[in-house]
Amino acid sequence: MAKTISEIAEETGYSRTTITMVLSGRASEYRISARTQKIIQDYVAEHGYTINQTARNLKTRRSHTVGFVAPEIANPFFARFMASLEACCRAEGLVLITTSSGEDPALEVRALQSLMERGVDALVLAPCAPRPPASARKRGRRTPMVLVDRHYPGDSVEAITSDHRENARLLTAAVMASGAERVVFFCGHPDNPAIAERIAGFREAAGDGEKARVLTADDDSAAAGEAMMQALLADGGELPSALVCSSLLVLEGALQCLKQARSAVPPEMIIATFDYDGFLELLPNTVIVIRQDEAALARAAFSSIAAQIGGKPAAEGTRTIVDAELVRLNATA
Amino acid sequence: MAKTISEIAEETGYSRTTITMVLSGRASEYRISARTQKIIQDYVAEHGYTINQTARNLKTRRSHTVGFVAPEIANPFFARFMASLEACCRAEGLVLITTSSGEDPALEVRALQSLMERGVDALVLAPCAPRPPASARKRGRRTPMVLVDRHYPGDSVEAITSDHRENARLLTAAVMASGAERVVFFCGHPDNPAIAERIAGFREAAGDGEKARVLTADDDSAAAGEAMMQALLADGGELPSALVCSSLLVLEGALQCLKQARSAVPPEMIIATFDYDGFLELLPNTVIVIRQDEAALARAAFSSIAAQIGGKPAAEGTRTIVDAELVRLNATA
DNA sequence: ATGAAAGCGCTAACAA
DNA sequence: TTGTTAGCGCTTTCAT
Repeated sequence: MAKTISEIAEETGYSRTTITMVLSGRASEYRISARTQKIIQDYVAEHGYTINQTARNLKTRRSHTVGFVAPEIANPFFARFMASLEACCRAEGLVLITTSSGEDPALEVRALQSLMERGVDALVLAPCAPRPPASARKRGRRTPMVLVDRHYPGDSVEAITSDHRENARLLTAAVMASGAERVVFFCGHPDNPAIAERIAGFREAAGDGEKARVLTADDDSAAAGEAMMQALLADGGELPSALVCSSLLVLEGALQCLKQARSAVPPEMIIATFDYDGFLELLPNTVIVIRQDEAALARAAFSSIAAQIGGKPAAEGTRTIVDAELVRLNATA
Repeated sequence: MAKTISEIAEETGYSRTTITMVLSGRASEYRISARTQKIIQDYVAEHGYTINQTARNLKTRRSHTVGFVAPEIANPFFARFMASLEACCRAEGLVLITTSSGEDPALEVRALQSLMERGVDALVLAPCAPRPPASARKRGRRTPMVLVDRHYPGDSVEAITSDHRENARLLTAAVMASGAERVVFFCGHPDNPAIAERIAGFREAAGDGEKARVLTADDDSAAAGEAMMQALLADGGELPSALVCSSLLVLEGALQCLKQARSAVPPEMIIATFDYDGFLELLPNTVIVIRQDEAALARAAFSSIAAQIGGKPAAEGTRTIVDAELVRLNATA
């Protein structure tokens, strides 16, 4: 921690104020003489100085810090989102503090609590459970906050999400337009509102007859994908002509299971999923993907909290939709 | 922020000390009467209290915070490492603050600086450039630190890494044992010491004759993989019997390029790479992978900083090796 | 069993 | 042009 302002003041013979002013770059504003500035600069160049942000934060009640609580940072979607959000923050001199809840509501609460105790200027949350109504939360200056990706009905905080329902509808429609007759949708974690919306969208496009089945699992993982595929295979009968998955993890598990059971993924099966992975391009199958725009989501989330930090009253219950892209790989194959 | 300790003291009629004691769970230790405790507990239950960690940190000179600077958090290896490290931290009541440098040395310096200003108790760094020698850094109580994944020669800080050279040797040997005759190694970013070591290991196993070529690119990206594949194809001649890549991104780019050029990745080509991705299992090719143990790396890094925080003098220049796993996919295919 | 008081390092209004 | 001063909210030693 090198020297403190007091020490520098002591040792150069100037007052703390003077030192503060030149170190914070407001020397001219306070008309510190060039000579004084130089003396102080030189002293610092020699002895070093790292500001103690803790003390500064305590005094100014700003931490120049934004908290982000992700359900699972190992999920590439959130990793990319985090990278974009961090870039937004850095551009404004803010530091992003990322934490993950592991999809555990109790951990989510603890993470939020911990970030607030540390005085973050704003919070970005991808919730894994509905939050208690505002009235139940303790009063006091509430920290600016924005929800991303997921939105539980009734939450009054602004949410930035993709239109999961519409995207699922488009994806499913594209699958059917490619000639699929029997379509199966594998869903991890249907309690998650994003997933629930995807199911709704799937139903809109595919109907709910015999030829459009939805299988669900308790969580969003490769194991869940495997389990659903096993259930499907156990049913006997022929494979569907298209497989739609709610996430890359589920897809991965499902395809691995299929490969084990049938020695290969049938190349004529249409594969559809949310989120992009480069290796999908290598499959011989037609692959259709909804690719969310993590950078745009991050920008939207950031501009919301920036506005709130700037004093703009939070837009209660607003929901902002960010467009996603429908990508078709191997369309020519 | 609800109430402060002073306010609670004021409004309940007790002193700040008493409030502190019961709120920090040391009531019995200080023999606060049960009645007093109850009164205070009730008051807090009704009005709420969130401790101001900023003030606490300032006083105690501990932030219960660990900083992690990753080169690129969107890289799944670092994302998984971060998730594991966070779990270690949480178990000890520490909060992990993750930041990324984007492989930019200037950003790395800024990130470290910013974390130190914020008073993190320790730093975990995956460096993207050699750091200035300790003597050049400003004196003062140095923050406990550990390097991960990469280690620039001459750095005196403890490093936790895989044995990149040996792993590359094993990987290459496994490839050759599978019958590959002509082997090509695509490398992103050879300035990175981890990559340089991998090249050395490759050479050990494959020699440096005509049949063992190394191509390099300036960065670690899919674009780099594509460029190297294009260069290889432009050379004419037949494809190598095995392709080794320094990272998943490079592999992805290389294979996509190959697919474009030859309509498909030749299924008899052996593919080898570092780091695992579930979709690799779906390729018809024999795929051999070095799978690093992110959780073990995280545990080792954490135990090092925990020891340093606990006052153990840093083990100068120590290098700790964490075993990786050689995985062969589709060996039967 | 409880309280008083000093002070962590910094900022900023006000004085000089 | 520079200095004085009063805290920010908390912990902790020492009194009572």
